[in-house]
This record gives sequence, structure tokens and C-alpha cells, in this order.
Amino acid sequence: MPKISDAQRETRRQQILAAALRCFSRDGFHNTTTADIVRESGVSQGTLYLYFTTKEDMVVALADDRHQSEAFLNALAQSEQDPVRGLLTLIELHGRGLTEPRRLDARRVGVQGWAESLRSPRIHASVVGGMALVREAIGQLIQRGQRTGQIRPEVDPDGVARTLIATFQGLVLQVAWGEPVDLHACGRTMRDMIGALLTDAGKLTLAASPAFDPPAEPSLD
Amino acid sequence: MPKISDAQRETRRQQILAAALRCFSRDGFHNTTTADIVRESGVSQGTLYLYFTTKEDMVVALADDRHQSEAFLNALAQSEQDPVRGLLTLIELHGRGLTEPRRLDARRVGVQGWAESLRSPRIHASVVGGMALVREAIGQLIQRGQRTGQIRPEVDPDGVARTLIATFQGLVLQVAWGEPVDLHACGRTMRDMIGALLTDAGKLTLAASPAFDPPAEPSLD
Amino acid sequence: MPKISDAQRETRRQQILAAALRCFSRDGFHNTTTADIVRESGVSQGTLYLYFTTKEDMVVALADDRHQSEAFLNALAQSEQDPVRGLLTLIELHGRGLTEPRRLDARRVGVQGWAESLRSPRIHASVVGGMALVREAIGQLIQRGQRTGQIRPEVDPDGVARTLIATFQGLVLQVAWGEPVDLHACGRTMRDMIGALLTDAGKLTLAASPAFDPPAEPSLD
Amino acid sequence: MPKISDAQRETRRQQILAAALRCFSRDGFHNTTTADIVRESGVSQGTLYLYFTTKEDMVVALADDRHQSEAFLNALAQSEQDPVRGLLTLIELHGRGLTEPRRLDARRVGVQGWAESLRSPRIHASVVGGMALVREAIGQLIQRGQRTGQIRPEVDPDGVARTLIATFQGLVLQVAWGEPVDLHACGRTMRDMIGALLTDAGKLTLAASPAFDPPAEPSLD
DNA sequence: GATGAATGAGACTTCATTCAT
DNA sequence: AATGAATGAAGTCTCATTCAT
Repeated sequence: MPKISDAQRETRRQQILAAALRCFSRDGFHNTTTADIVRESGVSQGTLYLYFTTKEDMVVALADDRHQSEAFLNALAQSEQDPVRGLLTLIELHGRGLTEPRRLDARRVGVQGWAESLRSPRIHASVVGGMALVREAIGQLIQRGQRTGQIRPEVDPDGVARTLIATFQGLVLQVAWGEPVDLHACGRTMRDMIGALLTDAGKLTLAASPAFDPPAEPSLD
Repeated sequence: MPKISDAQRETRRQQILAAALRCFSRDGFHNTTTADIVRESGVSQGTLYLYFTTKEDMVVALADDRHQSEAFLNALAQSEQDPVRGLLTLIELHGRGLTEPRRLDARRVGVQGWAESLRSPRIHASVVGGMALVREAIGQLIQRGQRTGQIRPEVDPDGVARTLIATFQGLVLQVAWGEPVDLHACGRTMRDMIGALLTDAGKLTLAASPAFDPPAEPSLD
Repeated sequence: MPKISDAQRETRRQQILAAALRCFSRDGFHNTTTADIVRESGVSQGTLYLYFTTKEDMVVALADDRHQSEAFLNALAQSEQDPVRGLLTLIELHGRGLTEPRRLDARRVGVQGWAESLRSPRIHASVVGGMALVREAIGQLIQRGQRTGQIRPEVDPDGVARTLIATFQGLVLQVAWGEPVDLHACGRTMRDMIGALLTDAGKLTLAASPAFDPPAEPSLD
Repeated sequence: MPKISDAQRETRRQQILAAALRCFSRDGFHNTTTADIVRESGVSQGTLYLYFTTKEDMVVALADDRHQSEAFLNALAQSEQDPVRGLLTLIELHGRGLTEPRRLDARRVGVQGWAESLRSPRIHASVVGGMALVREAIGQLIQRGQRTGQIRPEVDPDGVARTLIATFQGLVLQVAWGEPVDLHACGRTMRDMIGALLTDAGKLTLAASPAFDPPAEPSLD
């Protein structure tokens, strides 16, 4: 029974996805041909379509994989006792991702996914769904903070969440562009944003976040 | 060979660009064919290439047109006497643009330009150049604010500028997605961001901004 | 390597052929993929090629199976004492086959075999060979009728045979199209054709044929 | 204004259709690639799709062109004063078409159209519609014959029409196969069929038809 | 200046067949 | 014997760009 094992199948799938990610990052989604992915991945044309029904399918898969790892960050932040510390951890964790060279391709492909999502309902659903998860995570942290009295009660959890996410999205874009983003400064600004939400008492306790104030420099490639 | 006047020529050019904008917004850059633009604009296939040497040329032209109108907003903000008021005006003006239905297509095409800029040096130059103008405008306002003592001296003008722009970029994205962004709440959060930059004295003086707190409803459509 | 019995092998073969027949009838030969046949038959991709060396092989096998059953009809008609009655029986038997819903798929695939035979020597040989058998059967009946004096001596046996077969072929086509063929009327016309071959004495003795004048309704479906 | 004239356009179209006809006849519809038609016609790939939206479109166009010329034959036969003579003329005219080497390709492609019509609604409509025209022409001639008393009143016009057409369809098939059809004999048999429809008085007056009894031999290609 | 017919390279996807297990 | 994953050649159709009129 030459039926392939699930592990083998998943390995193959990741092999293709990794190749697609490199191609999409380098040439863009529309300028990547299936032949490129074949060359980069080492599998045959036919095999490609054994794992993905369409080129678009690969973009969706990449987006979904990405959200899965983001969901992990969310959970990590939620597990913090102190909700304000949770927020800072979230910013910290996502901020760290902004600088990792390993994720350069993912960021570049992410930006392309934004463009594709304006056209493809499937990609739109995937990408907006991914954002919703983060938004809810932030919203819950803020609400917890309001219940503990650490965060001012008149703060709108959803509005803050959207704004914070928006800021991160813009930074992803700028970093993808290869802009010399000073994440130290941006991180401080974002912490200031958080600080502005707090009651005066809490505000003073904010410490620096290592993601944005690293000992070494977090420069991008 | 009856040469046409410059005005006629510019009219034609705008006619084509307007059609391209609608097409790119609706179908995306890569799924818009020159035939689509011909259909939408009413000019012929050949005429397209009398005004633009390439399809990509149209994206660049659209981006440049956009930056021109943004430069106007920057100048408007700079002309304010009070630099902090100038900052708020800038946020106000750009925020207003987020909600105008007229600019829906421009926003959607803008997001696509981001993706294209990762691949095309020309588009990259145009789009990043556009951002630089805004960044400088903000940076100068902050520096003026620091000179007047309204803004804390340890604030990094460029970092704040990038962060503010990033936030706007993310909001453009979310609005382009058709997300129910509560601009009221986002605006308040952004003003809080600005507030966090100020000396404590200045902080309390921040008033509401009509773009985010409109008398009527701020909804997108 | 557990060898299977001939009976098992033949059962499998028929299972595959039956599936192929349904597929070819539904989608046409060229629009049926081996994957379709796999799905319809329940055997695996590889097994298909244990029983047939090629997709075309299946069409040939289907044609041959068909001719085998037609040969049986021929033999049945030949066994009639009276050659004119034998001719009418032949028309009767084949006419019956035109209406059987069970053979709907066979008729549709038969028409496709005609087209394929123009291209594939193998299919051509099979299909034309099948026709030759019927032609000879008819020719011999006519010759017998001429020897008994029932059929006019100047009648050309081969020409009549070809013409009769042509008529049936056309009716197969029309029935395959789902046309509302009135087989009652067609049968009467064909019997008239036969009648025209006879000496005047024999002509009057022609009775109705149950295939075309059934007690129940002759409708196709 | 480089807009092509209607005549030029039609010439181009026929040039492509003629090439397609040769290809389809030689290799079959499904084994003809658009590249083959390009090679045979001398136009480019792109031009092909300027005149036909799809490969299937060409089959439909070929079928429609064919019906147009058949409609002409029908009209010719209808214009005969004597309806029985009209019937014989129709058989004569279509019979003539069976032997013309010029139409060899058309016949072979016609048979393929039958197969395609089982799968494609468009081709089905075209092909069955073409048959309907002939059927009505024959039916009307028979009804006229019945009104004049030349044809027995109990004859079913539609049944006879279908049967006659069926016979022709079968002969087309056999001739397409390259079978040595003796059209002399078949013609005589068909005239006998017609004769069997007549009153006894009329029957004796049937003369030979030059299409089936030519001075020279009517051999095929 | 304007037109639009023509081009042809190239993209995505399918599918009959093979062969290691 | 049976399986089904893998293959890769090939096919249809698209589309940015050109150029004769």
C-alpha cells in the first residue's frame, strides 16, 4: 500500500510552501510562475496540484499558517497575570517578529496578501480572519485591565485594538519596504500609546521592552 | 498630423487614469487588462500607449497624483501657527480622507501599490518617496513643537512620524477591506498618542477633532 | 503474488468496462479521465492498467463486446426457415435494441466510436468489422430469398444490406440524440423498404412487426 | 482607421475554418491542437481567438456553414412542381454530395460533430437543428404528394422523413469510413423506398436518378 | 494623432501512464 | 495482484504591446 504517511505528506506540503514563499517574496505573487515554484521546490508540476488545487490556494495556505503562529503569540500574551503586562508582551512579541530576518519573506508575502485580499474573497476571509483573532486578544486584555482599574474605563477596547493593529500593519509595510525603521523609537511611541490609556498611577510603572530596545541592533537585512 | 493642445492632452490623460483607477480598484492591477481600461475609458488600445509607455506606468502616475494631493495637506498643516495644532490638523485632514467615499478607489489601489512596490523599483521609489514627504512634514512639526517646549524634548521626531504614518497606513488597509472601523475611537486613540508626546501641561488642552468626532455619523458607507 | 482466478479477473474487467461505459456515455470519450473511471468503478488507477493497456483499449473492448451480442442476433435471424421472415426478424431484433433504456449508454458510446474510428485504425477495424458481420448476414438472407424466388432477382444484396444498415445507423444516432423518433412509423417505412424488394406476390404477405408496432407504447423514455 | 472591412474579415474567417476543417478531418477534433490550426491556416494563435472564442466555436461554425448549404438544397427541391419529383431531386442532390471528393473533409467532420453533440449542448442544438430543416422539407414534399394523390394517404410524413434522413446519415458514416459503398445500388434501394410510398400507379413511373446511376462511376476519393 | 487588428510568448492546469511499495 | 503518488509533456487561452493605415 504505497499510501503516503501523514507526516510525509505534511513534509512535502511544507517543502512546496517554503518554495512558494521564497518565490512570492522575491518576484511577487503574479510574477511567480508555477514553473518557478517547481524549480525552487524540486517537485514536479503535477505534484504541485496534488497538494494545492490552485496557485491562489498556496497564498491562502501561507496566510493560514501565519495566523496559526500569531494565535500562539496571542495565547502567550493572554496567559500573563497582569493585563497591562500582557499588552506589552503582545507588542513585544509581535515587534520581535518585525525584526527577525527569518520572517522577511513572510512579511513581504503578507503585504502582497493584503493586495490580493481586495480581489479574492478567499484571501480576504483568511486575512481579515487572522486580524480578528489579534483584535479580540487585545480587546480582552484591555477589558481585563479596565476591570482591574489599571486602564481608564472610558477607553474603547475595540478602537484601541484596531489602532494598535493598524500601527503594526504599517510597520510591517515599512519594514517590508526595507525602510530604516528605528524600532527602538517606534516601540517607545507605542508604549506611550499604551501609557496614554492608563490611569495616571499605572502610567509610571511602564518599563522598556526588549524587542524595541535591544542590546544589539535589530536591523533588517 | 494635427497636434492637440496640452489641455486636451491632459484631459485625455486624466480620462485614462480615471478609468484605470476604477479598473484597478475593482479587479486588481494584475487582473485588469489593457482591454478593460480601453472599455472603461473609451479610448483605443493604441491611444493608451500614446499616453503611457506601459501598464506599470499608469500605477506610477496614479501614485504620483496621489502624493501631489497629500503634499497639499502637508503644506496646509505646516501653515498652522501652533505646531501641535498642526499635527492635529494633519491627522484630521488625512483622517477625513479615510472616510470619503470618493477616495475609496484610490485607497484600494494604494494598497495594491504597496504590493507592487515590493517588486518594481519604480513603484517603490514613487510610493516610498510619497511617504517620505509626509514623514518630513510630521518631523518638522514635532521639531517645532520641541523648540516651543510644547513637546517633550526626548521624543524622537522620526520615530513618532513613522509610527503615526504606520497607523494611518494600517487604517487605510482596514478601511479598504471594508472593515467597520470606528474612526471616532481610532481618532481618540491617535490623539492620545499625540497627547503622550506632550508635556503634562499641554496634554490636558487637547480638544476633539471633527474628523474623528463628527456631528453626523462617521461610517464609511 | 496471489494469482486470481479467471472468473475473478473477468468480473473485474467487466466492472471496469461498465464504469467506462457510463463515463463515456455521460461525458464523451475525450472528456472522461481515467480518474473518472477510477471513481466510477471503484478500482485504483494502477489496476486499470492491469486490465487495459490504454484508454483506447477500453473503447475497443466495448465495441467488441457489442459486436458479440449483435452476432448473436444475426445468428438468430439466420436460423429462421423463411429468409424474408429472417430479414424481418433481424429488423425486429435490432429495432428492439433501439428502444431498450438499458442500452442507452451503449448507443451513445457507439456513436462516439464512429467518430473515433475515423482516427484510430484499431477502432476503425473493430467498428467496420462489426458492421461487416451484419452486412453479410443480411446479404445471405437476401440471396436465400432470391433462390427461393421470394425476392426479385435484380435486387443487389450488398446494396440493400448497406442501405438497411445505414438506416439503422441513422436511427441509432437520432435516438442517441434523444430525438422523439416514432419507431412505429420508421418500422413501417423499413418494412416498406423490404416489401419493395419482393415480388408482387410476396409483398402482400408482410405482417406488422412487434418491435415497431408494440401493444404497449414504443416511446423511447 | 485600420478597421478591417467585412469582406476581409469574412475571408480571414473562412481561411481559419478551412484550416480547421482539414485538421479536424485528419486528426479528429480532440487530437487537433490550436497550434495545428495555426500552422495550417497561417494566422497566429492570438488571431484565432479574435475570430472564435473557443475551439468548440469552430465546430459549431463548421456545422452551421454546412446547414446553410443544405438549406439551399432543400429550397431547390421544394421548387419542383411535382412533389414526388421533388423528393427524388432531394435524394439526388444529397446523394451527389456523398460522392464529391471536395466534401470528404466535411463528411468526416460531420460524423465527429455527431459525437460532440452528445456532450455539448451548443453542438447538439446546431446539429439537430440542421436535421430538422431537412426533415421539414421532406415532410412538406410528402404532404404535397398526399394532397395530389400521388402518395398513399396512410403514409406518415414525419416517419418517412426521419427514416430517409437516417439512411443518408448512415451512408455518410459508411462513406466517411472509406467503405466501398455502391451508391448505384443504394440509390436504387432508396428510390424503391420512395416507390413503396406511392400508389401503385405512380410506382411504375420512377425513373433512374443520375446521382446514383451515373454514366461514369461515382467512386470516393 | 488615433485606431484596432495582429502578434506570439507564456501561464496555468490537466491527465494518461508508470512504478516503488 | 493491487495501489496511488508521482510525473512532465502538452494543451487552451490570454494579453501587453506594436504598427500599418
